[in-house]
Amino acid sequence: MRLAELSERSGVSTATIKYYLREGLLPPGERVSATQAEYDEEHLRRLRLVRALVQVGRVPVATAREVLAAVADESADQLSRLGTAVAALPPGPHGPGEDEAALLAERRAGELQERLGWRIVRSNPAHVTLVSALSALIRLGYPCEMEHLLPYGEVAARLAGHDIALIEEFDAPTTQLEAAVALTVLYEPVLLSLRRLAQAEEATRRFRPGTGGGTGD
Amino acid sequence: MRLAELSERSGVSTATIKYYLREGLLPPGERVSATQAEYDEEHLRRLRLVRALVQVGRVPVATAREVLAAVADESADQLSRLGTAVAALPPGPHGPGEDEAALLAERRAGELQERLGWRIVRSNPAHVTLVSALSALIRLGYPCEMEHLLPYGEVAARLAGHDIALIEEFDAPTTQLEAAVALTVLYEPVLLSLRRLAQAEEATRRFRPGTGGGTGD
DNA sequence: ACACCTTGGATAGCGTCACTATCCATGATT
DNA sequence: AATCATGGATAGTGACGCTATCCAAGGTGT
Repeated sequence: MRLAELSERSGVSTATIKYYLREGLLPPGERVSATQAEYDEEHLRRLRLVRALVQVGRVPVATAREVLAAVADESADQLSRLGTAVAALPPGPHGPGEDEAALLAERRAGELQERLGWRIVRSNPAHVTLVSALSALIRLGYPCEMEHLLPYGEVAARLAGHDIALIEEFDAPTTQLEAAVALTVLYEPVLLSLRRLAQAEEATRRFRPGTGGGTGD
Repeated sequence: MRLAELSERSGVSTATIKYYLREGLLPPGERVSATQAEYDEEHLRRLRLVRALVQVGRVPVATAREVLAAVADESADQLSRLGTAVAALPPGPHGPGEDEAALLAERRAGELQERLGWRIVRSNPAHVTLVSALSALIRLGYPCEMEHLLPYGEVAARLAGHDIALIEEFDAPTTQLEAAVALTVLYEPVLLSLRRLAQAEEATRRFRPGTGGGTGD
């Protein structure tokens, strides 16, 4: 198929597809003449993935490129590729690093992971994000004690077990890696919105038992 | 204290504080003369909250204004304020709305919430976000079956119960609302990064048992 | 008292990001 | 042969979160 058709079938404008091609998020089409290229179902699949990552998962375009490159990198083993791919995911601007709150947060994060029996990898971006979020909470005066954090950790462990099992159902290695990226990223909004919905439900029950009520607008 | 001191103690530049004042994220200082204003500890607290919401929670500035306005709105009851505040939180760009995937997603979201015994409020932004995330998954060919979604829902319910209990520990109503906002938003990165860490842990265990391994940044 | 400095308010600019609109030459189509 | 579509390059757009520069009024030190 041509660019125009790829655009129609994906619902993404040709201009945007060209942009993704330029940015290396999409492999170039197969050149069929000096001025035309042919795209296939694989391009369509990839385009949909990119779209979902960028729009739903809010992954920056540059990051998506790295993640997808890691997924496709034939030279590395499965686990490294997975690690590189998922590790590249959300940088998240981190505040200033060396104050008291940050140190306490670092310790808390360590204790929590130790308690859960996880390896602590300080270079893991997720670890960095965790520490910076805990720092923010501490600076605001919320304590972040073990008893508050543990439920989150346990729940995360449960979900991760579930996620990995789901990923293992795919057999082709690249498919599996893509699934890992897609499920990691796309289940984030699912999880967050479910938490918000559950909060609304719980709040309604506690504060106004028996009455139906919306959320506002 | 003056602007300069507020800036020093919060680590936020005076230019940025002025910007927040302009945007209504921070109440104006008490005018002590035609050209000077006095700020107090409350301003400092509020500034830190804004900072955490915007930088760590990635809440858009305009949204933060609405949320904080709802928190402070004396005319409404506690629950409406909470609802309005939390509902305003993350809009999230939603893809095109009326295709097959969206309809299926809407049904799935409904089934899930029904199954969990939650009220379904279609106007809730979290519901909209949920549907749009599920649509994306469906479009990518991931099924989103009940068995996959239920664990997420159950986990969300568990966390929400925990969250609300935590919030109830605060007694002043405004403090409580602020805590609700702060904890809702700031525990999101905590939850997400814990999930990523748990995934890394689980993946390492399954794919390379017994070996330590980083994430390869 | 008088020069000097700071303050808060207003306005305009900057850098990033994800697109998007415009051109253009080539080559396909009728 | 005339027309049109295609893909590639380049520049522009709009939103966002600041940031830099002015300015006049007012406080401060000697």
